[in-house]
Amino acid sequence: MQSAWSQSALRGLRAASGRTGGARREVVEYLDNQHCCLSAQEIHEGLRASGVRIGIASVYRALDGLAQLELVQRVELGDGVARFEPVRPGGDHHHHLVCDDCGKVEPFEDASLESAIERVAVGHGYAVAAHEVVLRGACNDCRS
Amino acid sequence: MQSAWSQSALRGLRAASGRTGGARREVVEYLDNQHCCLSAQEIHEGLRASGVRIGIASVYRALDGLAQLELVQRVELGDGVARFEPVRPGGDHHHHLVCDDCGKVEPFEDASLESAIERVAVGHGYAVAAHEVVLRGACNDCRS
DNA sequence: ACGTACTTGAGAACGGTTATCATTATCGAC
DNA sequence: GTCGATAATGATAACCGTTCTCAAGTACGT
Repeated sequence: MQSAWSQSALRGLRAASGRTGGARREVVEYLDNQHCCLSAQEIHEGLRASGVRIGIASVYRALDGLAQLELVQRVELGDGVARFEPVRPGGDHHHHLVCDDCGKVEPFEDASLESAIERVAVGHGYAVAAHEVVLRGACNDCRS
Repeated sequence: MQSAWSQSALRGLRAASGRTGGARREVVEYLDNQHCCLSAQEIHEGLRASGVRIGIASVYRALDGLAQLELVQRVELGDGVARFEPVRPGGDHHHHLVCDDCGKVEPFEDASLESAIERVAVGHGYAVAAHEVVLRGACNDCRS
């Protein structure tokens, strides 16, 4: 079974060069089974653990291509590593809560936050292509 | 003349160890004259250009200490380098618009965005210590 | 099946950040 | 003010995520 997202992802990557390789297919398939952000190295390790022989450079290349097609969102949570997550058309658009103590990452969505952002973008004459909101603090479990 | 911010910054750093060095004083003073975010290397170069002999490690150490005291905010704009800006009590609390084309960084503030964030934090049981909003796209000049 | 050109994977290179360590400077005690 | 303990400093090495390089492999049009 192949989701609509992975189909358009593979189609998009192919359109860019007219060719398809196994590495990109593996990355797309792996991302499709995730619901939140992953680092490039997590993807690499996850694939290797499943017996897929793939180089880290190919993971980055695939993520680069997908990011340019706006099929994945690049997310930076403040620890210096880039994370990536699929952008599904009409799917949940969310941001992240990060716990400084336990490192837990939790997605959230909020309509009024989105409209506030939209208003700011328009007010400043920006054509905003992407936006990111990160809240950092102590989660319900860690605040004592 | 010494601002309230730099006074509390120097006091906070001294309290942590009981001692004060020249390097930290230089970094605090330099930051105090800035209104938006700067990378560690920009601070380093700026100080060296003024004839201050300081090591890059000391810049990072000072910024680390100030960040722990929550006197500077660490900001990541998505290009893989950490930036820092002073947090002045009662001063303007702002976020950033980044132009993907020309690289310009522009601050903005929006009250309804802040209250939306506050609402999300409370709703998820988080004690949010810091938050960051980055809007990326084409600025008024670059969109053609 | 063949040739071309893109993709791939291993490892080198790169750049920002952090750790190490000998030296310097600060501050309290006297 | 001097002395001594100890923290701060600066140069440099180490680290780690990311990007680059290049030879080898592979997909696609013919």
